[in-house]
Amino acid sequence: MSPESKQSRRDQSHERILDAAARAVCRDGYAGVGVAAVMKEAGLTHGGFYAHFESREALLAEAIAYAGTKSIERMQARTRGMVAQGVSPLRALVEGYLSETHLNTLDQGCPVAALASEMPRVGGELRDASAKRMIEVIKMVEDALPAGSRAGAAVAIASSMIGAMQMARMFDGEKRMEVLRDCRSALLAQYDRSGGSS
Amino acid sequence: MSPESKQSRRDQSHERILDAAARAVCRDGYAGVGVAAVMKEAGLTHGGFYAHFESREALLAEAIAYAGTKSIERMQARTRGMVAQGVSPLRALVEGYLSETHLNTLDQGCPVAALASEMPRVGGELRDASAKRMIEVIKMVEDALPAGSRAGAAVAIASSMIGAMQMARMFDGEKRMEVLRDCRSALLAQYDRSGGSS
DNA sequence: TGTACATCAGTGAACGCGCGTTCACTGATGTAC
DNA sequence: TGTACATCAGTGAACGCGCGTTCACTGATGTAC
Repeated sequence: MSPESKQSRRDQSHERILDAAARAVCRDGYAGVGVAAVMKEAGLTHGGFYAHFESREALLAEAIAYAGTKSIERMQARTRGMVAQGVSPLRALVEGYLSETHLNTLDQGCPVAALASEMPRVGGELRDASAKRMIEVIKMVEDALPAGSRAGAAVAIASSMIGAMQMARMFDGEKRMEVLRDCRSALLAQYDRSGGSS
Repeated sequence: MSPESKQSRRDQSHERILDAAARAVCRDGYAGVGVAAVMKEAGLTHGGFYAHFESREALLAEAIAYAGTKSIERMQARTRGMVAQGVSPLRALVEGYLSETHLNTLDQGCPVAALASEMPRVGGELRDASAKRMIEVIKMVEDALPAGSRAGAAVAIASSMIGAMQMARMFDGEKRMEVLRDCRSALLAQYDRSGGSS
C-alpha cells in the first residue's frame, strides 16, 4: 500500500496506452495517432480514453516524452557495450544511431527522426514536448563528444544524424543502407580520430 | 492559337491552385493542405476543384513537384550571384540553403526540408513525387561539389543541410540562427577549402 | 454586325465518412461491519 | 467468513464537426451562319 507499490490496474492500462501511442506516433506521425486505434492496441475500447488523458493532444505530448526516453535508453544500452570494447563513445553513438536496426524499427526509434519536419508546426504542449526531445538528442551527442570539442559540434552532429536517418527512410532497397553508410563515414571522418570498424 | 499561346483562363486557375497548394504543403505539411482552403486562396470556390485535379492526392503530388522546382530555381538564382563574385559553388549552396531567408520563408522553401519526416509515410504517387524531390536536392549538391569528390559526399551534405534546417525551425528566437551557423561551419570546415565569408 | 446556340469554367448546396469527444451504464474490485 | 454497499475502470452507443467528394445549375466565352 505504499505510494510506490506495484502498479494498479489503472496504471498498467495507462502505460499500455502510452506505449501504443508512442509506437504509433513514431511509425505514423502526429496525424497517424487515432484515439480508437491506440486504445484497441492497448486492449481497451475507445470510450475509456478520457479517464486516462485529458485529450488526444495531451496523450501525444506524453507519448513523445515516453518515446524519447525509451529510445535514448535503448541507444545508450547499445553504445555502452561498444564503448566497453574500446570503441570511442562518439563512434558508438554514430554507428548505433545510423544503424540498420534503427533504420528499420521506426516504431521503437528516435521520435525526433520520426517527427522532425512536423515539429515546428505543432503548438502548445506538443511543441514543448517536441523541442525537449530535440534538446535531449543534442545532449546525448554532447555526452559522447570528447571534452573540449568545438561548441556547436553537438548541434551539427545531431542534425546530420537526424537528416541522414530521414533521408535513408525515404528510399527502398539497398539505397537505404547506402545513405546511412555515406553519412556515417562523413561524420566519423570529421569527428572521430579513434579508428574502428565500419 | 499555337499550342504555346498564352495561358487560357483555365490554365491560369490551374497554376494559381498549384501555387497555393505548394505554399500550403511547405508551410503546413501534407495534412495541412485542405481542398477548400487552397481553392479559396486561389480565388475560387471548392466545387470547381475536381475539374482541375483528379483528387486531393493528385494535387499534392503535383504541388510537391512544383514546390521543388521553384525552390531549386530560387536557390540557383541566389548562388549564381555569389559564384560570380568568386565564392565556391559549394559554399554558395550551403550558405544559401542554410540562410536566414530560407529558415523563415517556409512556404517558399525546400519541400524536402519541410516534409522529410513525413515522406516515408506517404504512398503511391505522393511517395514517388517526394522521392524525386529528395533526389533533386542530392543532384543540386553534386553539381556544386568539386569534380572528383568522394562518392557519397553529396548524400552526406544534403542530409546534413536538411537536418540542420529542420532542427533550426524547431526553436524560437536566437537559437534558430545559432543552429544554422553551427551546421554551416561544420559543413564548410569539412568540405570547403576555398575560404570566404561567414 | 447581329442573333442563336454550344461549350466551358466556376458556383454552392448536399452527402458521407472518419474521428475526437461525451455520457449513461455495467461488471469487477475493494471496504465496512 | 459472509453480506451489503461504494468506488473504480472500462464499455459501447451517440453526437458533432471537418473535410473530401459529387452534382445540378449558372454565367461567361466562343462559334456558326
